[in-house]
Amino acid sequence: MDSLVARVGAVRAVAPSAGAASTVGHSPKRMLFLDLVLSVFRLNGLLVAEGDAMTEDLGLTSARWKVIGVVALSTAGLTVPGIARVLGQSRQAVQRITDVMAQDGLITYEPNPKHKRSVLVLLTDEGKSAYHALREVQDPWAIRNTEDIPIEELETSLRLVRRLIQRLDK
Amino acid sequence: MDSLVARVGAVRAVAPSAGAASTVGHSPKRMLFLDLVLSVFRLNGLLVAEGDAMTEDLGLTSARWKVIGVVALSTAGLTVPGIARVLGQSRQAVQRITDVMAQDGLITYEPNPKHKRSVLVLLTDEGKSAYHALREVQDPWAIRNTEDIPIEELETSLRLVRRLIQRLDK
DNA sequence: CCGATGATGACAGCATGCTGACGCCATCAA
DNA sequence: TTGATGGCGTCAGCATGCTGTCATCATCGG
Repeated sequence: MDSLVARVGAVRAVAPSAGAASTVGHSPKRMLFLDLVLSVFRLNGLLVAEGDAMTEDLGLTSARWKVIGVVALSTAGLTVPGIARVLGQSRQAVQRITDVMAQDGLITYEPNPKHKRSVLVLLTDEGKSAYHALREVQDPWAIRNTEDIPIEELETSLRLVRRLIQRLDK
Repeated sequence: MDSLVARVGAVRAVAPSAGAASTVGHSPKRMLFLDLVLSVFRLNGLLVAEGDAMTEDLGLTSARWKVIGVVALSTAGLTVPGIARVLGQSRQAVQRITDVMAQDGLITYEPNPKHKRSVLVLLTDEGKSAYHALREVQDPWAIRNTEDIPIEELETSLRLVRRLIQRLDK
């Protein structure tokens, strides 16, 4: 109903001309999977945009609340490469974000008793209140988007996504 | 087992110190949904990386095979903003990619009988062979990643993802 | 004790996405 | 016919991700 083929068709109705899509050679399962992959791309973009819009009043961005969320879940702080490992991003990308967030007073770098060079990232009071403000918009949003979705579907989808992650990550 | 909380815990085992994660106040459904969102972020990054690695021999990148895939599914070409609408991206971003792809000989711009200024994007012979080469690595990859997954799970997950897309897109 | 290995910080370069702004052109309604 | 509206190309600026490279520091095995 909203597959890639359907979307091309929909656009084609607006745009110049028409024609049959060549989907020959695709088994149903392959089409399902490829459609799921493209839908994940699409959903990812929409989620980032939604998250940015939802938190721009808080002075946050998608990259920032990802970091804040991870740091908030740890009680004793995480190293920058540690955050990167949790998020599955490069440590350089995280380092750049945290450097700016430290300048903005959302986080602080504290000495790491376990490692001389790699400091710990902790939330400042401002960072904690940002996290709480984040929760205050994020939780109702999560409720809004799941109230009409059976919990079984959420579990099935999450399990599938995790299985794919596990497979691709190694 | 691979939730955000679990990942933080796993890293914490390697990193400095430990502590209980504060997940108080989250209903199971909310946690499921937020975990799904974070997992989608993660999966998106892995899929892009996987796609890049899979197609780098073909001189493609994730941004390019997205465009090629969309154009290949249309028989009479699409306009640049049309491609952008299908992919859910800005027309400027697509324009930049197509300009380089045109320089590289993968696509051509053809006059659009329906619109004087907005030309049509078509695959060149080189672009078509790139698409076929793409299919030759993409199809086995899709099979590999779905052979042990029930088709019902794929359908359920795709339906959920599409529902979220539809909700966020309006 | 010392050298190999690995993790980290810092910097550079690059790819890709977004928004904003400007001007051109097509379309439609008054 | 004419003015408003909207789609489109184009340029600029910016945010965010990646990889590569080099020096530094921690850790571990010989």
